[in-house]
Amino acid sequence: MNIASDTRSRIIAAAKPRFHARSYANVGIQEICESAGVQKGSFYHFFPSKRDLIMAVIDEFADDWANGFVAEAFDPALPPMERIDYLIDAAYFWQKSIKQVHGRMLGCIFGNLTLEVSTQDDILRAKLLAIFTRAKTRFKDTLEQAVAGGFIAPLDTSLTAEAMLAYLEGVILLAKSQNDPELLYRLGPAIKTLRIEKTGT
Amino acid sequence: MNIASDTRSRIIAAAKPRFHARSYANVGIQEICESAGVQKGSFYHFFPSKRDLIMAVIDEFADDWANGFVAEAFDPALPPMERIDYLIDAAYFWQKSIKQVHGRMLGCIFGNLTLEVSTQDDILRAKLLAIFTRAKTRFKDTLEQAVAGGFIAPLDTSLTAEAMLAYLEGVILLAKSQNDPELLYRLGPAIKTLRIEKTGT
DNA sequence: CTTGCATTTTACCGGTCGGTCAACTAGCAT
DNA sequence: ATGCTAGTTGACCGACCGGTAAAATGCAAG
Repeated sequence: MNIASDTRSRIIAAAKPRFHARSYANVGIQEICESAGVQKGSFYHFFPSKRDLIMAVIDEFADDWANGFVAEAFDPALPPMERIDYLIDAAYFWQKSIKQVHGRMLGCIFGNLTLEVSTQDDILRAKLLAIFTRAKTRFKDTLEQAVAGGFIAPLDTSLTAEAMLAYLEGVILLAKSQNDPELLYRLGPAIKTLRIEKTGT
Repeated sequence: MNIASDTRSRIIAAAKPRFHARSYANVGIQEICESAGVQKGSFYHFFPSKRDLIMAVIDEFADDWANGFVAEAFDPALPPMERIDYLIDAAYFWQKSIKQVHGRMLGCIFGNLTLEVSTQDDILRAKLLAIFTRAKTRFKDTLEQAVAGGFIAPLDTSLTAEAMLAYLEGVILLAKSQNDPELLYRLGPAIKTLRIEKTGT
């Protein structure tokens, strides 16, 4: 309740880069505590379990993402389809800068965690799903405005938005397998070629 | 050297579904040994390390995949673009049947492992990368034949093949986050809308 | 029958895992 | 001053981790 419970945020700050760079199972509480200069008992004062920590970490990443270049990319002032270009660009530069600092492409922590834990923990899966759903909505809104403004031919905005999100995650996955963010640069722009037509009567 | 070293294959058979359903870090040697009815010392007679086991498991999955419906899908007798439809269909039905049996969408083990280990183990990453590269080549060959046969307009077959592979992995990832293979059915066919134009003179 | 090798068994290693507990400290309100 | 509470400490839990070593088997070739 004092200056923002320093300990708690130091724990999260120590956990974030580790979970991003490795995996949920491979990062232990002990290591996090040591790096944060916190005792284990103190850790469990703030987080009932490891799962609660990763939840908090996911939330922080989601906030970073939403308030960072995603907010810029989905700027209503930009023509709709340019926002998508902007987002791809931003993802590319982000991964590239991480690689420069860290030596490796770390990819998307939401994708990473999804494939690792979603068969083992439905609560975590639900949390990650909610984040993807929000991201999809961003795409969908953008597509709707693009259609309304006559920038693109009408299509199923909901499904196409989902397809675009899937494509982005897939490109990041493949880039990670090559440890090379440049793949994002080469494949990214093709996201705009994805189209799912409206079905219906 | 006798009847195909029963023990070794029983270990792999026990390991496969576990690594597919959970994660590399979350499945222990001990559990695999118990399930295979093998002593730990015996395990280490056949596999120098856990990493060697996962390598063998990856190889077996790759074989299953290559000799299973992928071989059917990329049947040269089919019109090129239909092969891609066929592949998506096959992936859909496969994930669906797994979910019926197992209760969960397990996704693609190559994608799962890539996101989990590729920042931590370059040898595993290289192995997984090789599998993706082979898959990409299948797409590329198919696209080349589609272009040659006039089924589609010319494009950059190499990049488009990579984009298609990325899209497939991304759709599987998103489907796993929803624990719902139906997403593959809805989004899969849009893979054919992906296009990356040839650059250059 | 014996040698030699592949295989298997069993016990064991140090280390780490996520998590618990009781004692203690500090600050604040009554 | 007292009591309450949030926070902290450090020792501890049983279970499991990946991996090792040595002795005991089974079996086949000489």
